[in-house]
Amino acid sequence: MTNAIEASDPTDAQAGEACPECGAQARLMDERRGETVCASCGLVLDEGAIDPGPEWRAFDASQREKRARTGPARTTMRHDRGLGSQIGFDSHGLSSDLRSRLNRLRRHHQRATYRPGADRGLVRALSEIERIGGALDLPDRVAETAARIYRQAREEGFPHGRSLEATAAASVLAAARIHNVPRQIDDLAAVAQVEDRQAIRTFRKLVRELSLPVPANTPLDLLPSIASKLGASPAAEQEAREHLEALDPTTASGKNPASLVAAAIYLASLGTDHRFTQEEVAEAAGVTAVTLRARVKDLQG
DNA sequence: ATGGTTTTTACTGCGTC
DNA sequence: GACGCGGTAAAAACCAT
Repeated sequence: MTNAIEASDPTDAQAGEACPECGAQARLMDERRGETVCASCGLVLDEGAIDPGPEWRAFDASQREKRARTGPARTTMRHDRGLGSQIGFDSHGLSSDLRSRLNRLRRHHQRATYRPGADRGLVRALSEIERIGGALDLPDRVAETAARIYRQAREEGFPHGRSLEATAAASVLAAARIHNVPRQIDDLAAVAQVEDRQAIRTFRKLVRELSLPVPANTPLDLLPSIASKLGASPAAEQEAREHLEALDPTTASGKNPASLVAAAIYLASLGTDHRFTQEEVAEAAGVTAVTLRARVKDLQG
C-alpha cells in the first residue's frame, strides 16, 4: 500500500507556525488520514484536520451528477438528519422586546425539534460519538460514519443490554478503521469510559452482527498514530516503516499488529540519539514489554 | 466445548549507571 | 540500589472448528 500524502495544490499549503521539527513552513494535507503533515519532514502537525472534500466518491461524471446535492449535506449527526429549520441568532438592531420574543420562539422551536422520549437515547449516543471523535482527533467524517453505524445497530436492536457508551465507542472504532484512521481500542475505551474488555467484545460483536466492512488492521496503518504518541522522530518512523515493509507476512499473521509496530519503532530508535525504552514503546502501543521482545525477535528473523 | 496460538502476569538473573 | 533488558512458566484471552 502506498502512503498517499498528496499536496492538493502548493498554494493550498496553509501558512502557519513553522514545523517544530525542521522549521519548514510548508504543510501538506493527507486527506485520507485527516492529518496535516510537514511538507519537508513528514511530522504530523495536526491530526484533527477536517476533510474538505465530499464524503462520497464519484467514479464518473454521471455518478457525480447523481450524488452531488444542492444545499448543505444532510448529516447523520443530527437526530433529525439535519432537516428542519432553525431560528437564527442574528438579532442585532431589533428592539429588546422583539429580541426576547425571538428567544422564546427559539426555545419552543428547539423543544419541539428535540422531542424528548422517543429518541433521547439516540441523541445522547450521537453527542457521545461526537465527543469521542473530538477527543481522539478524528476527522468529522468518521463521526458521521459512526453515527450511521450506531443508527443501524439500533434499528437491529443491537444494544440489547449493552451500555450506550460501549456501543457508541464500538461504532467510532469501526468507523475510524473504515476511514483508514485506526485508533487503538484502549485509547478509545479510556475516553469513552468503558472497560477495555467490554469495548473489545462490543466492537467484535457489532462488526460481526452488522457485517460491517471493517478492513483488517495493518501495522502500517497503525504506525503514524503510535509514532506520534511517542513523539518519535520522522527518521525513526521512516525506519520503522521499512522494518514493517520488510516483514514476512507469514510471521506477522495472527500477531497483534500494534505489537509489531512497537517492535519496529523500538528497533528503529536504537540507532538514533533518542532511544526509547521497551516499556515506553510497549505502553504507547498498548502491549507489554514481554510481547514487544517477542516481536523484536520476529522482526530480526 | 476444545485445542492451538498469542498475550499477559509474575518472577528471576544480569549488566550498567 | 535502581533501572533497563532478556528470559521463563503459567494463566488468561482469543479464534476457528
